Amino acid sequence: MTDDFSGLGLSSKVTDAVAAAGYTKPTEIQAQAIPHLLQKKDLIGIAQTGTGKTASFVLPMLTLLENGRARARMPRTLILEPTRELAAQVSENFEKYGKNHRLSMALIIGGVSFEDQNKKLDRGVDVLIATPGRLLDQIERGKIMLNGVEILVIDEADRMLDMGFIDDIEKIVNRLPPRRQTMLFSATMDAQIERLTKKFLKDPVHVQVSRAASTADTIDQKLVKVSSKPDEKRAALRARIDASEGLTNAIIFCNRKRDVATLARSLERHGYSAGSLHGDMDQKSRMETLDAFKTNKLTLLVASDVAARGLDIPAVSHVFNFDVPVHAEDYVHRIGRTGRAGRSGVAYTLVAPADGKHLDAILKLIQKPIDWLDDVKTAKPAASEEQADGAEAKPSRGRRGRATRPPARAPREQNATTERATPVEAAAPAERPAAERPSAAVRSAAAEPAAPKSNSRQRASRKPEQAAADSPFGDAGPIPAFLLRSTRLSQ
DNA sequence: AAAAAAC
Repeated sequence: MTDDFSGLGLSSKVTDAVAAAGYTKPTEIQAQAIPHLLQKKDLIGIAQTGTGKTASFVLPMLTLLENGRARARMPRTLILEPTRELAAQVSENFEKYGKNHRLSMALIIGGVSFEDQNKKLDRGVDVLIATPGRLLDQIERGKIMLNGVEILVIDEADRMLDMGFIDDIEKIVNRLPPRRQTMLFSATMDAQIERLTKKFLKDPVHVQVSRAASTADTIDQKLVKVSSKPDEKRAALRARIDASEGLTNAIIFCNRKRDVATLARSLERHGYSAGSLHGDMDQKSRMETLDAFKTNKLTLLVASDVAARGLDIPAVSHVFNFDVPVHAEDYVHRIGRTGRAGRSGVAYTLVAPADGKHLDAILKLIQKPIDWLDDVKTAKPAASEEQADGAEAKPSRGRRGRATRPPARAPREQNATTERATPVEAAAPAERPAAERPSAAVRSAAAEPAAPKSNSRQRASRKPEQAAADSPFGDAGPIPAFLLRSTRLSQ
């Protein structure tokens, strides 16, 4: 294995762009996969988010694409993604690492107008990144012919199967020439994926970098007992948020889309900086919310499982499962949004009495116990600096200038009582100060180091250093201003 | 028992 990019066989245009992006060392999957891919071998990559998976195919593709030219409506390469956000993310990678190339690219996803997509397709594209539905639509309209595709990437294959895309994928792949290079990536490997690879790949190289269904040791996982009553559950969540040390930003997962909207609104009413993300929202709002979250204009992202996998959101400090996921694998993917790239992260899961069965399935899957927060011995987040207990017992007031609500609870030990904390909202949740309070936020972060409370509304305190220090390259990278521009994708 | 993806 090489330990820098120069030994992998990538072209200088690519290695220059990689260097310009600030990366020097390939990740494990990159080091393993890239040499094979440059040899035009088929490849199965078993890797989870955060391993640099995306760059492991983008970089060699860029090198391979340097020979040849695109013809109208006949893309040279095709990348299939399960969600629109993932597709957009991959296109960002092509922009970043392809900046020394003159390659054209089109993003073919639903929810955006056909017009720009069509213009680009007519001119011919080297790289086509698509979600299955819109791609098939465009194929049927005669806008795309796939018989010139040299390279096919099926990304997040397990999720594609989960989402019932298998028929669509088959229809699409059947339109590709048999002589091509195919790569398939999946977080897990099971019989179904195996069957898929037999069907679509020829003599593939296997590359695996992390065990499936494992949870990173860098994630501090905790269970929190809660009532099943919605308002009490929401109060318990707020108490958890307030009690979380070092919370810079967090994703809060709900099982249902309508709960996403409800919870986000509730949090906002209580003065938190929260936005929502789920598949029923129009594409523009989805992209705007995601961008606001990535650029730290939004601290809390309430989301459905659309955000559970693959999404490139660097350095989420906390994940909250407002609901226990019904499918155990979703738990692994959700909490995998934190503790990435060797950093520490915290994942809280709120567990109502009826959730026992699903919880058992999760414990069985991840093969290790998760502590309950009640347990005094383990209740303190291990990920943050061990403070003396005295510091922790400090009252939480004063963390912001003009508080919109009273302290969440009495200044006693913060375990056991919190999840039962009945709503304390003091009847004035609606008085939202019009403007933000960045100064207060900064103050709370900088001048009150002893206060255990993190400020959920803080925004200004973190930024460049996070973006840079994160991401060993690959799935996590500097922030894209790009998602807002849904149409202008080729360079 | 949920979400995602085409118009």
